[in-house]
Amino acid sequence: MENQDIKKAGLKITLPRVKILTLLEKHGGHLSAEDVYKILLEEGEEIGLATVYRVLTQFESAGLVVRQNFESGQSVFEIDNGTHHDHLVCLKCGKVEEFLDATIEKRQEAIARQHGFSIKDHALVIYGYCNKPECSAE
Amino acid sequence: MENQDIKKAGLKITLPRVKILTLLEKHGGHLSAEDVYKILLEEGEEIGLATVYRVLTQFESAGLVVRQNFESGQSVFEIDNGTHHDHLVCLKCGKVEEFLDATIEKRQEAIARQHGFSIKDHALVIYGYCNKPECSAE
DNA sequence: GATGATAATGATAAATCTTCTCATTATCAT
DNA sequence: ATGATAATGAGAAGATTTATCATTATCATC
Ligand SMILES: [Zn+2]
Ligand SMILES: [Zn+2]
Ligand SMILES: [Zn+2]
Ligand SMILES: [Zn+2]
Repeated sequence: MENQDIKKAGLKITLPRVKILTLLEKHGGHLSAEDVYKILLEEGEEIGLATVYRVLTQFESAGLVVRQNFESGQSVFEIDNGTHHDHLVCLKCGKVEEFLDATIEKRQEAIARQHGFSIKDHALVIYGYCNKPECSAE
Repeated sequence: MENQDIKKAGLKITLPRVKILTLLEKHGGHLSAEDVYKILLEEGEEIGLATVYRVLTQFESAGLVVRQNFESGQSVFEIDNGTHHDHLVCLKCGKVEEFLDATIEKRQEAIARQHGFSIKDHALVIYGYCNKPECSAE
């Protein structure tokens, strides 16, 4: 029940917040603020773009969603299900796939240690062309 | 000699291009377009911000520089010396360190293959706090 | 259920980063 | 030196995101 998640985050349960969180949960994908705004408008919801940006940032701070900065220029958001993962992005169709590699995760810790960094976060994005016919032909 | 690099890229040798490439070479760091613009102005050069953006993009296409998209929001550029590397970024002071880990590079190839992606590029950025006293205290 | 303190919303303006436009200027092959 | 062509730079415009603020909604308390 997403309403409890919103309340736990110290935020009041409002229609925009419930709508945005529900959309992210049911969609499952990696959506930009503009995506969320447009989808909600298409579904007949009345919502302001500023609210979408504001709420997504609040959800990020509250740990409900994770922000990803792909090289597209705009941030995309996904539900934070607690398990970190990294991304593969198709440069042609924009498809996003997720992966988690224990070896890479471990090596990063070691590298940070070697450089005297206390690691806080990381972002690994592999760009390429997916195996769809219209994409694989480079 | 950077003039030859510019010529090889099919670009005319102009003052702005030489100034920008020289600056990136002597500075060595990871500079945003705005950084480059400000530094050149401080050095007394007459240059337009649009030119800096234009030239950096051309240099990127020509393989003279590499663009990095850290989560700061603005792209930063560095000379492409031919050897790929990834980055550690201090969230406090902005210090950037570079690393290259053969294990991670190899694993990425395998992951892309598993997912049917033909890998074109990747970006790995580790965010944390460096070991400077004013940064290490989280 | 009504009240009111407080927080949230949404329209709009503004900030930020980047690209586009176009008249002027510079480059370079001849 | 000349001229075709490319490059520059000032400013407008585009794209994404954040700030402002009057209006509205939430929710603890009555
Ligand atoms: Zn694809
Ligand atoms: Zn994801
Ligand atoms: Zn630091
Ligand atoms: Zn670097």
